[in-house]
Amino acid sequence: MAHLTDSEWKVMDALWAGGAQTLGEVMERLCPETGWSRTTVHTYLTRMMAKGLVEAQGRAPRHYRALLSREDCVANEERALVDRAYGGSAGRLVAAFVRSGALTAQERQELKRLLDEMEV
Amino acid sequence: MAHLTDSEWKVMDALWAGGAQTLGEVMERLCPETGWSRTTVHTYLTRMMAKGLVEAQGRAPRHYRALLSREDCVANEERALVDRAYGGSAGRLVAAFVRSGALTAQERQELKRLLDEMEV
DNA sequence: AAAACCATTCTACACGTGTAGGATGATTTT
DNA sequence: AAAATCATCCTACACGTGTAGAATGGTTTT
Repeated sequence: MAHLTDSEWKVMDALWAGGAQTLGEVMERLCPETGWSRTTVHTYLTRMMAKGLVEAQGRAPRHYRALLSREDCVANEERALVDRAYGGSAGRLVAAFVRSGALTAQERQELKRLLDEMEV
Repeated sequence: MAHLTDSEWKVMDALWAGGAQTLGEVMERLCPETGWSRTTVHTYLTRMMAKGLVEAQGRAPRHYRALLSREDCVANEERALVDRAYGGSAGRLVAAFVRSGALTAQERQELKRLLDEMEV
């Protein structure tokens, strides 16, 4: 699976947030944030259909929906990052994050608890 | 800072691996893996100079070097991922990785130890 | 059914990226 | 210094992406 562009993420986010939707509904979610014109949104949807990211159903006002789950797309990005930056080791990525101080004390507490649970 | 493309990552990796290098040296690191022609590598270096990613020093056979550290580039990707997928919370990303089972039991052990040390 | 509105299609254009050939300039080797 | 080699520059082209106008087709409302 190839990377999504920033714009494609925005479109997918709108689709994930609302399930199968018409163009107008997608626009309601998307355009306040992006300011894109109707045709721009439509162009993205069309191109993303050609890539197998999106599908349209029905005839008249078609309903567009995402063909990939958010989880899959996120996992894909994660894999790319882990491969690129941590030689494929998720453990190293996690350790780097924790060491970097990006977690609050509370998050570290919760993480410890989570790890304790998992030892069972 | 904008995202690096896959190709740009490969070039940067070669530069990070060898410090300031001539085109030939960059090619030695890069081309066995990529199969790129000399001009292709040169084009990347030139375009990356225009973007402020790379700098060339000296006159005759110039020496190219990365202007961004690997750490900065990795941090940039990490931030993008955390923002996109975890609402900006690194804690959530880490928790998701741990829960997903992407870490070995040993890595989880080490992580716990790391967290213990950090509580001090 | 006319008007108004929404959706879809077609077309377009500038800029970025992947990829490299040919020409020319610099350096090293014989 | 000629030859061989390496480096740099210029040019090129196809495809992707960001962005959207104009035209046309469908649906709803009056």
